[in-house]
Parts: sequence; C-alpha cells; structure tokens
Amino acid sequence: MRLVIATCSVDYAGRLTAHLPLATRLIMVKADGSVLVHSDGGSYKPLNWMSPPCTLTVAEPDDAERADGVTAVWTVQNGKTDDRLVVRLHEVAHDSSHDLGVDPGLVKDGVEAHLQVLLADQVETFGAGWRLVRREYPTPIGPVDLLCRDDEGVAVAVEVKRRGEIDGVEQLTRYLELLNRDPLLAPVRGVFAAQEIKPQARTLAVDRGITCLTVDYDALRGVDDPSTRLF
Amino acid sequence: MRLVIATCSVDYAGRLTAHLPLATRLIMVKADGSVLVHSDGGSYKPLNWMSPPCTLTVAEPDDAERADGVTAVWTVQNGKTDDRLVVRLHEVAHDSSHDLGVDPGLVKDGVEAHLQVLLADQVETFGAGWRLVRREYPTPIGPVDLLCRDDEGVAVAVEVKRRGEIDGVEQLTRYLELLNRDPLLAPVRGVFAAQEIKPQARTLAVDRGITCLTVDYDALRGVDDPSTRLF
DNA sequence: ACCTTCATGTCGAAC
DNA sequence: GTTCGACGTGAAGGT
Repeated sequence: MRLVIATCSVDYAGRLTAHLPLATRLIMVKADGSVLVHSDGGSYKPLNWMSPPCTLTVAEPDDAERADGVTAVWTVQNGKTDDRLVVRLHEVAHDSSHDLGVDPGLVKDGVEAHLQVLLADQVETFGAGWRLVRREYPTPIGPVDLLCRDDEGVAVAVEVKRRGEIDGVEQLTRYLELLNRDPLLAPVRGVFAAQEIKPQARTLAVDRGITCLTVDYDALRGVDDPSTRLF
Repeated sequence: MRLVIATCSVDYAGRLTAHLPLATRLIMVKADGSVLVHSDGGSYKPLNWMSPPCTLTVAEPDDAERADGVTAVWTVQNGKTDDRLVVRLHEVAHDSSHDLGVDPGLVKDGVEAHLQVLLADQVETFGAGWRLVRREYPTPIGPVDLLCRDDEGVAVAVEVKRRGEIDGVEQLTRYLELLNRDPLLAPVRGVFAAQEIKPQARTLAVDRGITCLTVDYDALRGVDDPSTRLF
C-alpha cells in the first residue's frame, strides 16, 4: 500500500463525471492497483476512487499543467469499463509504501439472516399456536422468508427485515399474490416483521391487509437456544 | 489526518458485532475523530470504521493483552449511538500526522436529475406532438418526474431512472394508481424511461401496460441547449 | 455471467 | 430532526 499526501485536483469520468478542485488530500494506492482519494473528514467513503481491476499510469505534466504547478499526472484506468480517474499532483507532502500482506477478513454477526433463524425458532412470537411450515419457502420469484400456519391453520407468509421499508412491503405483496394462486395454500395472510418499521411502509402494509410486527432482536436472542446461533 | 500502519486486531459492536483477526492494516484517523481500518485490497470500503461524531481514547493494554503482544488499545466511541470500535495495536510500522485543511468538495454531473431536465426539454423524445404539463408533478406520495400529454391529449406519467429496475416500475405504478383517481387526468398512461432497463423490470412494466423507453444520454446531451445545463 | 437482495450501507434533500 | 429516494451504490449469494 502506497500513501501519498499531496495537493491535487481529481477528475473522474465514467458512469458520471466529477471534479475535485485543488486541495490537500490523501491518495491511497492499494496492492491491487485500486486508488482512493480521501479528505480529512466526512465518512468512510472516499471523495473519489477507482475500483479494481485497474491500472495506474504516471505521466509528466504537459506545459500548461506544469505552468499551473502540476508535478505529475496519475491516470487510473479501469480494466473492464471505460471509467477513468485522473489525479493531478502538485506539492507532495508525504509518500510512503508499506507491505501489508493478505487480510484474513471480517467475521460478522447480527444481520437479517440471524433474525430469520431466531424467528423461525420462536414462531410463537407471532402468536400462540403458530407453527412453522418452512423457512425460505420457495416461489417462482424467490423464497419467502418464513411460511407459517396460524392457530387456525391459515397459511401466513412472513417477510423478515432488519428495517422495514416500503420495498419490503412490495416484495411481500408479490409473494402473497403468487402464493394465493396456490389452492393448497390460499388464503395466505401476510406478516411484515422487522426490528423497526417505517411509517410509510406500515401504512402501505396495513392498507394491503398485511400485519406489521416489530420484533425485539435482543429479546429474541435472550431466550435463544445457543445451538441455533449462526456462530 | 493521522496514518498508522500496524498489526492489529479490531472489534466492532453496534448494529452488529464484527471481529478482525490480527493482521497488518492501515488505520486512518481523520480530523473529525472518525477512524477507518483498511486492508491492502478489496474495495473503497474499509474493513471496519467508526463514523463521526466519535471520540478516540488510547489506553494501556491490561496484563492479558500485554502478554498477547498488544502495545496499545484504541477505543473509538460514537457520540450518539452506543456503537464502539476497539483496535488493539501490536507492532507499529508507521505513524505520521498531516494537516490537510478543509476540502472544497465534489462537483458532479450526469445523474438522474440531469436526465430528467434533458427529457423535460425534449419531450418529443417520447413521440411527436407530445407536450410537457410539468416536471416534478406533485402527488400525495411524492412528485412524478414528468407529467405529459401525448399527441392525442392523453395524460402520461413518466418515471425517469438512470437504470430502470423493478423498484422504479413499482414506484410508477403507485403514481399511476393515484393519478387515475383524478377525474381531470384519468386515464393516465405510464412511461418508464431509463438509460438501461433490466429485463425483469421491463417484463413487469409491460405486464402493467407501462411503456418502456431506453434513452440515450449522450444523444440527449448532444442536441441539448447549453442554457438548460445543470452546470 | 446474470440477477437478486442485503448493507454498521452512505448521502443529500425535502418536510 | 425525521423520512425519503438515489447512489459511480458495493458485495454476497443463488441460478
């Protein structure tokens, strides 16, 4: 990894065009050739970047650029698309290279998959007498998160989300439409289960006769059997 | 901005929990206190990070940590949420600080807004005799990108996207449902216009009687009047 | 290779 | 401050 701190201007052309005026920034060149241009604030997202596969070419500035104070022109060209990043370096305050090796990678826990496992294991969260038909119940347009039968034996399709938004309601609606064509299942009710449900999503769901349920992840985990843990 | 290259392990706890085993990485500390942990590959996204507002606290390792080779423990605590990042430093290969100043920021072009302006200006792209009623036509659930009248005077709602996907068709469908309740407008047709329309989105649109139109951004720009340019 | 869904999404703008 | 949709979304997993 090469780290350069320099005053520079940056131009990107690809899916859009973007320009960064002259300022001091960090330019990070990774081992795979990818380049990240960071300012000293904001978020984890670089101001500009080029994703691998790409190649970095260093060129001398032309006369006009040199007159502007440009000391080097870096062109980063994507290997697949015609995306291109051009960094015009002026003053370089720092330049160092480091051998980092390959990273062993990240271990995660707590995402939607886990919420789905917990709910599958605790179907009574939806109501007494409910039972799980199956998790990831297949349909032609994709699997429904949970298919259940309520205490009266009525089929219920459950869509699980960490955050319930309008897209999730649309998704569940499409599933319900399909499932209700199956005479062995129909009528199929819908339940939209999430840690948090946005008002607009809730309104749309209720309007379509879908039941909304906000679930407490920590509470589910609390009564969780360790053997069902993902990790 | 402070740049540290060190062997380290990292733990994050917040919306999820995540762990990074011991390896050599770049730790970037920005002026606003935010921290990014990068490996020497992958994408522009850090392996782990903490967004501002947050505060970095440096502590001595306890005996067990010291026995493991830990030389310092950095705790990055988010100021609003209970998100927390803990970086345990072992060997430090590089440590430097740099004053970058405030960044003037990015100038963009070529996004959906521009496409919408261009189409509003060249409604004849949809067909001869079409006229624009208005851009950003308001409805209770948000503005329709373009409302037009075709050559026969029939109202047409146009949804503009850079990439046409299933979400956009759903969005347009909701608009059409609402607009068709207005006796002054009904019947309202729908047009789904995008630089690129995904097959599934096209199928859904056609199934709902929505016309699909792939638009050529460069061609629209070519005949574009400079006064309508966003920049 | 294509398509779908998830994300510690992030980000900006309207409300 | 909250809610919403766009993003150079990126990244992972399934067909």
